[in-house]
Amino acid sequence: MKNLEIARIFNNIADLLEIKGDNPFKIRAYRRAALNLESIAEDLATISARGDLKEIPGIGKDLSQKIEEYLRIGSMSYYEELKREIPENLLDLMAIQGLGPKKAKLFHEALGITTIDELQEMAQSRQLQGLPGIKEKTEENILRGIAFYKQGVGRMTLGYAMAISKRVTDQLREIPGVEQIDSAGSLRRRMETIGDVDILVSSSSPYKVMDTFIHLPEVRQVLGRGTTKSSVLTQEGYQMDIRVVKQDQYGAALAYFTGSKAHNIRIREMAVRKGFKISEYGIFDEKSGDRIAGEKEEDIYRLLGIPFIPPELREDRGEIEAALKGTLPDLIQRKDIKADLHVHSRYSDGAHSIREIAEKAMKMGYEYVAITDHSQSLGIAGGVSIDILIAKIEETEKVNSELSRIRVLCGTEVDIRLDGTLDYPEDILSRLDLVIASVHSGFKRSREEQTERIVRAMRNPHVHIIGHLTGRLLGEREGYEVNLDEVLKASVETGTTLEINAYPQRLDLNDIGCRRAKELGAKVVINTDAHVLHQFDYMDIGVAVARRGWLEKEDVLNTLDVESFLKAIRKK
DNA sequence: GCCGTTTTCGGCCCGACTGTTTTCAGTCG
Repeated sequence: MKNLEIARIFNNIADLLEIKGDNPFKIRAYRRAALNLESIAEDLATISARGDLKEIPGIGKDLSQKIEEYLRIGSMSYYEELKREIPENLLDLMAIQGLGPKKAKLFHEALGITTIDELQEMAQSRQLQGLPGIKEKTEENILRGIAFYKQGVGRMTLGYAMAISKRVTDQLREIPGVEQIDSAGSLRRRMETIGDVDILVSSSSPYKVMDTFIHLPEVRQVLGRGTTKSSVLTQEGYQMDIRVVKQDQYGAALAYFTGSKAHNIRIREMAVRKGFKISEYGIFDEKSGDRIAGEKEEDIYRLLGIPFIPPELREDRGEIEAALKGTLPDLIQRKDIKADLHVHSRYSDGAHSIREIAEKAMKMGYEYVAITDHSQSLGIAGGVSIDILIAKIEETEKVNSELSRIRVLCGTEVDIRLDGTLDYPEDILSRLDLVIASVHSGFKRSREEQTERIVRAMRNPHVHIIGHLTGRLLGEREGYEVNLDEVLKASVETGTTLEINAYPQRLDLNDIGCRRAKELGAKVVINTDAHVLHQFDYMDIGVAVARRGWLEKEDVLNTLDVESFLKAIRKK
């Protein structure tokens, strides 16, 4: 699967063209193409074999030929040529805040710099000063940018960003004069990882908001402070920005700061064609310059004559076309969820008893909950032996007889062995209400072997759900490679459901996988994989992934009542 | 380099901030 490789090459080409000072619209074309390739779950080789590359938005005659060339011979001659002209290392320099293509080119041509270390040396010995347009301040900024870059704080998980933004907005909401407050940016779009937390506020007393913000206990360092915009670092070293606007600009500002950039560009292009101009200050009549609207975000979509587009869809991945055609999905909501089906108890590595979990599930408003502990071989996570599993079945029956408002399903998260067989015998699996099968070992297998292994597990008549399909842990390890389309086809064929694991580091299936599942007619469930009670709240994050994957209530089986659910997962 | 219910050629989003400038380039979101 070369999709991401090709996307990366297109992005690199765009960077190289920027350094060359090439046509900005051509550069944008490469970036847009890269962005679109990243969101395609189907193998480009398959699409190419079908002759459909040009159906991909942003891919025309030239780019489709370049993709075909890369698929055929594993390299792209245009890219190789560009790299001969401009050292590839220069692209690293552009990762420094405040250093773009022009300065990268200048430093390379004037001083022969190609690496960040060389640049740091030159800046420290004051050798950048004197170059055209470079004086002391710029040199200092570059050194600061390098220090920040080398500090190397990665991206936050969505779960962390949601939690800290809630704590912060809850505190700021209490300030007199604060009218509205929302998180914006990639957090509002619910991307799986977040670079910095953006918070938007409308208030009649911006000074007070800023003052409170920079003195919050979550703040370690103030990076910048103004009357309408401030930036801080959190205790963990992540950046958090706040912007305060007037109430009548709030909607336009929220749309602007939510993005994505690609979505905003498309929206503004549409606006221009209709004689409007949209900025973060409002919507204006292009001729008269009069302000038409801007207080509500809905105004923008209404004036363009399309339905409101939920933030999770705003990636320019076809949502604008769908809005125009009236085919936007009616996205699943948190309140549609009737159960959490992947929870660990004290029987394996969880912290609570079956009774405690059942009571928590009731508090969550669920109708049922499945307790799915690890299987016997997974010693490290307290895998449950067969004898103990039978005791667990009996305890579950007892809890069910005591509690009337919740149904506890006795399940397992059974390990898929290297050969695709399972870690419990069939007669034991058949006694359980719910069987999730997951891979916890052998991550180095080839894509083909891994796919075959998982598909074999799916063919087992007792397996209802495949847990966290790729095994990735965000910020820690890549998932193993697996042929998603093969798995999804097996899902439809065997009636085995795939899980969206809402554990913040997993989010696996991801948004793109969900969307592909829907396209191929595969159903999913959303589970938290909770090990302690507060982790039941991860359900919000799982629902967010589903929404980014365009899923509707009908696509997600744990929106069903318990009897319909059990019927839906039963295999023929 | 892409794209078209105004166009197959001539368009292609909008504004702020910073630092370096005598009117603007570069960078960012």
